[in-house]
Amino acid sequence: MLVDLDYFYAQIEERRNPSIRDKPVVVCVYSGRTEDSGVVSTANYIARRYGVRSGMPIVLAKKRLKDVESVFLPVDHDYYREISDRIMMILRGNADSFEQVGIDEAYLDVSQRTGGDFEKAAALAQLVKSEVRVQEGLTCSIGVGPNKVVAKIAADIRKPDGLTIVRPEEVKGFLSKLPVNRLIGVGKKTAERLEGLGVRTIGDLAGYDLQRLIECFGNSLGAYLHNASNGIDDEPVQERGEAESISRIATLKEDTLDLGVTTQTTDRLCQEVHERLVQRGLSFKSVGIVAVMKDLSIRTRSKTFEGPTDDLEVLRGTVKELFEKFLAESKVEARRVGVRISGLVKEKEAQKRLTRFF
DNA sequence: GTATGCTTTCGGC
DNA sequence: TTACGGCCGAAAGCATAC
Repeated sequence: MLVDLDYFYAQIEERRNPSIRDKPVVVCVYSGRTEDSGVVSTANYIARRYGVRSGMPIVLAKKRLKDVESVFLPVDHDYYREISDRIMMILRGNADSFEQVGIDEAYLDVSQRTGGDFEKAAALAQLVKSEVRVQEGLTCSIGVGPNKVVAKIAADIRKPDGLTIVRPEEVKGFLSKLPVNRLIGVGKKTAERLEGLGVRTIGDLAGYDLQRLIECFGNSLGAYLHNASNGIDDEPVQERGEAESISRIATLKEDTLDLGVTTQTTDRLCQEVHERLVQRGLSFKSVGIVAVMKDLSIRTRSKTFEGPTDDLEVLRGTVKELFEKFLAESKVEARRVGVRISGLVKEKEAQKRLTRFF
């Protein structure tokens, strides 16, 4: 089953201050550039009725809500993380195996403890919803199905506070009428390309020739589209380890092509990334930079070392070098700049021995 | 031909 | 009319090694 916590950030804010429950609540990421620059992270369902959506500029959300008393709040990520961690413990306790996806979603494999009986699984889903509601005062929506793809789509059918069960014999009928964009991995771009092939629903996709799909979308996505649309998915529910990369990005006060200006910001970002690296006792092998340009296009550059290091000055220096090269050849100004490290390894001791040797 | 590793882009939340 | 975050993993595309 897939458990999805409803409009998570905004619901937490409603719980923290119940007096806002009957108003539109919009949780925002303020970029700090101007008073209201930034985007909507999550909105409650009242705000959604006015057309407010995740990823929408805050200014636009305010426009949609100009005639109604509403509440705009900044994200409080550490607080949401605490609550998420507690809820994930509850969920984990109800699963044979468990896989958290993001801060507000998790897959629970319950086939062992239910013996594959969907009636038992439905009862377990009700129990999970009630535990989350009683212990944390929050609602969630759950989808139950024979695999992850079906469970995920099922969870989206009825929300908030929904529960949708799709038994194996119901899968085909359940999927066939839904639009292709309900499948994970099918965003705007893939949906448009499919539309061009005359494929609008998952049923259309299920009946489409596999070889043609592979020609159009490559081996991986082609095979996935074919299998998923037919309700076939063997992906195991698997515990996810720690993140494989650490990154920070920030919006500049003004768009620029000046290395001195970007370095002021990236030096700080390097320090924060490095702090998280040290906390986890790791070293990194690759350094990447990302720039979001004035026109919102995204550019990245990266460099990989021969061996791992945990040196902040190496990180700062590499980031500066990468930006120096990048900015020199760039025509548009940068709006946001970021730093990412990857190739993370637990190799502090081995590395120290090596550097001493040379 | 196949495996592996690196750089960049895409897209989910 | 425009407006615009901050993460993360997956995979495409390419080069090189075997």
